[in-house]
Amino acid sequence: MAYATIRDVARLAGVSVSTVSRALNTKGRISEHTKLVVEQAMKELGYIPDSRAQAMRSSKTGTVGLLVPDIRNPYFADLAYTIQDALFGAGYCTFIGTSSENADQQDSFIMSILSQRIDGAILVPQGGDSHALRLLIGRKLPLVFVDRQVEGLDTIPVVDSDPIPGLTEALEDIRAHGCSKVGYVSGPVLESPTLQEREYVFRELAAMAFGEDHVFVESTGFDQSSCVSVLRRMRRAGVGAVIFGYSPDAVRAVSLMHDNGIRVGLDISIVSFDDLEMFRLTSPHISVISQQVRRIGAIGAQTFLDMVVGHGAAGSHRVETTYIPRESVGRMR
Amino acid sequence: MAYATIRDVARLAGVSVSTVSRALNTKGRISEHTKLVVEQAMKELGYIPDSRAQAMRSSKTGTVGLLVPDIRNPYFADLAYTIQDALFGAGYCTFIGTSSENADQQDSFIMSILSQRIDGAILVPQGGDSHALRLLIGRKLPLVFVDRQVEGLDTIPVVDSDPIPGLTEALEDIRAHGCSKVGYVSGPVLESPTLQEREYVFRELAAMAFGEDHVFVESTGFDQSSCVSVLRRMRRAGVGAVIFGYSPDAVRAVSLMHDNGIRVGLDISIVSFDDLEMFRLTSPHISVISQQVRRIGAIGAQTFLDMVVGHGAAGSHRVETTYIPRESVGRMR
DNA sequence: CTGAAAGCGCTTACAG
DNA sequence: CTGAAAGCGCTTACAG
Repeated sequence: MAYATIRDVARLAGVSVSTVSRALNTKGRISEHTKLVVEQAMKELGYIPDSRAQAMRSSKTGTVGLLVPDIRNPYFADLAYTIQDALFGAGYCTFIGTSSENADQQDSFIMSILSQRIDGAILVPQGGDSHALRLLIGRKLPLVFVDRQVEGLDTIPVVDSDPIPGLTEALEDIRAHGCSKVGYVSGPVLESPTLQEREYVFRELAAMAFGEDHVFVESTGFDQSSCVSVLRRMRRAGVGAVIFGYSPDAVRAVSLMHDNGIRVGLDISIVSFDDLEMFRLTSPHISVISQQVRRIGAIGAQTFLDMVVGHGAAGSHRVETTYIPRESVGRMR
Repeated sequence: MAYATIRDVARLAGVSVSTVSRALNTKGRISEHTKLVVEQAMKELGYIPDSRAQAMRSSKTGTVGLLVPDIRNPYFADLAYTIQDALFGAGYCTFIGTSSENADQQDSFIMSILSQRIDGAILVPQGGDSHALRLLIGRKLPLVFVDRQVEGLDTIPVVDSDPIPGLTEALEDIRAHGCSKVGYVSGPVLESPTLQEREYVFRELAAMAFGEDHVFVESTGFDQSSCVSVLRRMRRAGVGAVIFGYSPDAVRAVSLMHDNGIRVGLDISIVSFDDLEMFRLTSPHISVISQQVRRIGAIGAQTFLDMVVGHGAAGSHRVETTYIPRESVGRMR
């Protein structure tokens, strides 16, 4: 079944194509009466304007691309939802894509939205610089990085979180519970400058509070199995509390500890980044360093909208992390 | 910065526009040499074909719309991921949209993809019949419903799960643990025929196994607060085990029980639909009725692809639910 | 207030 | 193997 075209509408309404177009866009002079006639004809034909044709002429597509690494990660799901919602409110249609923590798939998404001639993009960038990224930037479209930044691409505004406040408070809480050695599991740092920064900040802060010899850091990569051995090693070294920089690691660790009879909050204290719902389901509930993902999303969307109006000028923004103490940080036996 | 057009490429390569087009699509006769020359010109200009223009001429957009109620629900996140992945493998670009469990927003998404002239859609439909849905169906595009169906729209293939096997096994497990009265919390049934069916099947099965007088059913809607009072009432009635038809309810309930000192698996047994990661994080772990969401997603995508080739002909498919027993079902004190 | 014409960036027969 | 021309469905000046 073929779509009705503007021509069909014009014919049925007994007017010219231009008149139909004017009725469609309620702009230009048009009489009330003809407008009504045209709208009637549209209804009768079930006319749906071809937005591709519209966009091609008017060079405004009303769509923006949004890329997240993995929609199954609740943090990114929340982020995507918030952004889509905010942009929808501003009249934009958001296309969500997934990079699977993979630079190639990111690039393929970028090429796809570029060839779609979208009005702009919001990205959680993957890894470092890339060809497609350069192309996107060269386009000078409104572009915002969220959650992560890319080294060397300093002209793009980035909205992310400042790890210092949350980490500071978490370390204080741990210390207040009588713990003298603290560990940090940093996740796949190679993929993400954000994770690198967190680790760096942790090292600085923890060394100041606990002394360099009492600070242990390990990264896990994407390998599930390594998690157990890392924790085992830390406990053997006398570490009483572990902070997870990457929440999927914490999820895995909590599950493993349960299965291995290690009691959270009693045998070891746990803090994780990201205020995920599931951390309120465990017993004990897990203390978290919240990135305030809703705020990041809202500010990210707003920054994007500012760029649309301001033609490119917009600044970066850091949202403070906050610490939410719960029972997973306890006094060791 | 304006995009380079096919004209620009033709000029630089010293050939005609048609020749560039042929090089682009590697179809029609074209000499190796000129093809190389053209490709060189494309590279030099950073040419990215306008897929809107391409689609308008060739009436194949290579994109499909995917609508889920709420991407923050891990079940739908998983579903969306699986589908997007499968379609990507088949050369399709998937646009994910969110209906927020809201028929209006669903309709607005449908209108948007329709005006985008996408090749087809996969929907987790919202509520009942609607104008936009009719329009979409009238288009005779490949269309698949996933997870839910719409009453009266029986021509559309639907891929969902069969609640019987999982519920049967769950009830057996509960019975084997010496429980004599069983409850069911059915979630926002009004929004979803799937939830209605689950409730219905539960009633039948439970009445057979426990006797009609020992079966208690309540629905919660989207209201958080009602959850507590529902559980309280059921416990007072002597209910030893509760099955949740809608996993977000179970998540809330587990969290509330924890806060109110009700011990899962000891004071009350719990089973929830959907094999979510978080149900393996709680202690005790929650027994679940899995819908095998990955399979649903894979089959949904495959059904869609079949429709693309077969021009409309494709059947519905039910995936069996399976029961995964864990410690949340225990012997009551 | 309304219509005829040009053109957005492509693809597709049709000639050559 | 290659090019000139028509046309996909719209919008936008330009006349009237």
